[in-house]
Amino acid sequence: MDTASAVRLLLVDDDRELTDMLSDLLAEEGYQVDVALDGHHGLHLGLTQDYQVMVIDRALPAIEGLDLLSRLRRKAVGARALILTARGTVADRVAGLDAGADDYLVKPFEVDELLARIRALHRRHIEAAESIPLGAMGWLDVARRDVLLRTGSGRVTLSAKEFALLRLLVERPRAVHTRAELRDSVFVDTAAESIVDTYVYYLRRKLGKTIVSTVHGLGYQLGDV
Amino acid sequence: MDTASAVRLLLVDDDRELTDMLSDLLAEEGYQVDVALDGHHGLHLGLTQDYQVMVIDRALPAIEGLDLLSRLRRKAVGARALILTARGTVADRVAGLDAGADDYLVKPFEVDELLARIRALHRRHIEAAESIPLGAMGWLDVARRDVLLRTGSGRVTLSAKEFALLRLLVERPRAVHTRAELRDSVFVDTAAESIVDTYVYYLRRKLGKTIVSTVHGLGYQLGDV
DNA sequence: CCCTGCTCTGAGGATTTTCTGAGATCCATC
DNA sequence: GATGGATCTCAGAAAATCCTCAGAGCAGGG
Repeated sequence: MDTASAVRLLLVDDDRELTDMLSDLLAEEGYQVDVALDGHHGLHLGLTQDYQVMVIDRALPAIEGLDLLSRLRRKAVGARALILTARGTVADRVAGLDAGADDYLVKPFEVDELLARIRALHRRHIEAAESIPLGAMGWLDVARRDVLLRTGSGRVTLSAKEFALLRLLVERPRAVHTRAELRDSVFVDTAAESIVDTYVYYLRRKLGKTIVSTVHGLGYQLGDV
Repeated sequence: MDTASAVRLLLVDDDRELTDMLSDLLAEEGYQVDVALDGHHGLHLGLTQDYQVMVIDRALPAIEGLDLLSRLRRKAVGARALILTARGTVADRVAGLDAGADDYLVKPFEVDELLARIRALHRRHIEAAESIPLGAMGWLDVARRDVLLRTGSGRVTLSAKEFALLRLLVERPRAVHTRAELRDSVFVDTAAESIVDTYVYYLRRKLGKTIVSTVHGLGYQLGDV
C-alpha cells in the first residue's frame, strides 16, 4: 500500500516483550520499525539509518537512553525522539528535553497514547526544514533563515541581506560572483559596491573566515580555496 | 512501585466512615488519595494540588458540593469530577452537570460501581489530556486550554486568542508564520497586523520570553533559537 | 447594573538591520 | 621593497522593525 513511503521508526528498549508487542502494533499502523535492544546497537542504527521517529527507553544496557539521544543529536540526527521512562518527575522531564527529546512518556503507559504521540511527532517531522548543505560548515535552513552548524554549537541567525547574499553564493558554489552582480541582486541598486565587502565581512564574522573566499580582482566565491 | 505516576484523587465527603473505607480501597487500586471532610478544605486542596479525579459529595459542611465544584472550575481546575448525591432526580443531574461534573452517582451505591466510574473518568482524563510538547517550555493542554510548565510551577491558563495563537505556532513548530497569516487565522480580519505583536507579548509575559521567537522581517516562530 | 477579564488600538521607545565612509592591511607588479 | 589599487575591518548614522504597555470598548457573569 504505502510501504514505499513508510515512516521509518527506531525503537530502543531492552524489554523484549515490550519491543515485540510495539513493533507488531507499529508495523500494523504502517511504520517500518527497527529494534535495538541496547544503547550501542541503537547508536549504530541511529547514525547509519535515516529515521523519522525514535522511541528510546531511558534505562538501557551499554549506553543510557538520554546519553544515547544526546550523542545522536550531537551528530545532527534530527529524527523526532520520544523518551520512555519509569519516573515522571518534573526534573526527569526536564532532563529528557535537555537531552533533545521532543516528547516524554511515563511507564506504564496506554499503548494508544504512545501511538497517538508517535503520530503527532511524525506529523511534525513532515514539515522538517528545507536545508541546503554548506560543505563542512553546516546547513542553511531556508525556512528559518539561519545556519545550523555542524559542530552542534547551535544556530546562527542571519539578517535578510546576509541570508540573500549567502544563498546566491550557495546556488552556484563554484562560480565567482562579481561585486556588481551581488550588489544588483541583493542590495538597493543605489548602494555602492563596497556594501558587498561589508556583508561578506558580516558573514565571515558570524560563520567563520572560510565561508566565503575572495578572488582578488574578480569577486567572491563560496567556501575556501 | 509506580507511586511517582500514581493517579491523584481528591475525595470530599463529611462521612468519615465512608471516606476511610473508600480511601483504603482506592489506595489498594493504586490511587493516591487525599481526603477533605468539608468544603473549605476541599477547595484548598483542589486549588493547591494537581488531581486527575475528584469525588465530591453534594451535602457538605462549609461549602456545598456543587458550589465547591463550580468554584474550582472557575479557577480552571480541570480534573474529572464525580458528584455523589442522595437524590437522583433529573433536575438534580442537570444542576450537577451545570456545575461542571463529569459523572453523577446516587447514594447508596455499590462500591464496585464507584470504582468502575472512577476508572472510566481517569481514562477519559488521559484521552482528553492531549498535551502537545512545547519544546523547552512544557506542554500545551488542548482540553484545558492551558500550559503545564516544565519548571513545575504549575499551570498557566490562556485566553481564547492567546491559546489560538499558540496552537497555530505549535501545529507547525518549525515554520515561520507571518503576521498576516496569524492575524487572518486568529483575529478579526479588520484588525491591524500589530495585534499579533501584542499577543506575542502576552504569551511571552505569561510563559517566558523563549516561548516565541522573532524572525526579524518575516514573522514569528515557536520556541527559542 | 457593576465588575472583571478579554480584545484591540496606538504611540513611545528600544532594538536590529542596512548602508556609508575611512583607516588599516593586503597583494600584484614594477 | 615601493607603489597603488584592492580588500578588510569597524564605528556610526539612518531606516526599518519590533517591544512594551496604557487605555478604550465590549462581552459575560454575578
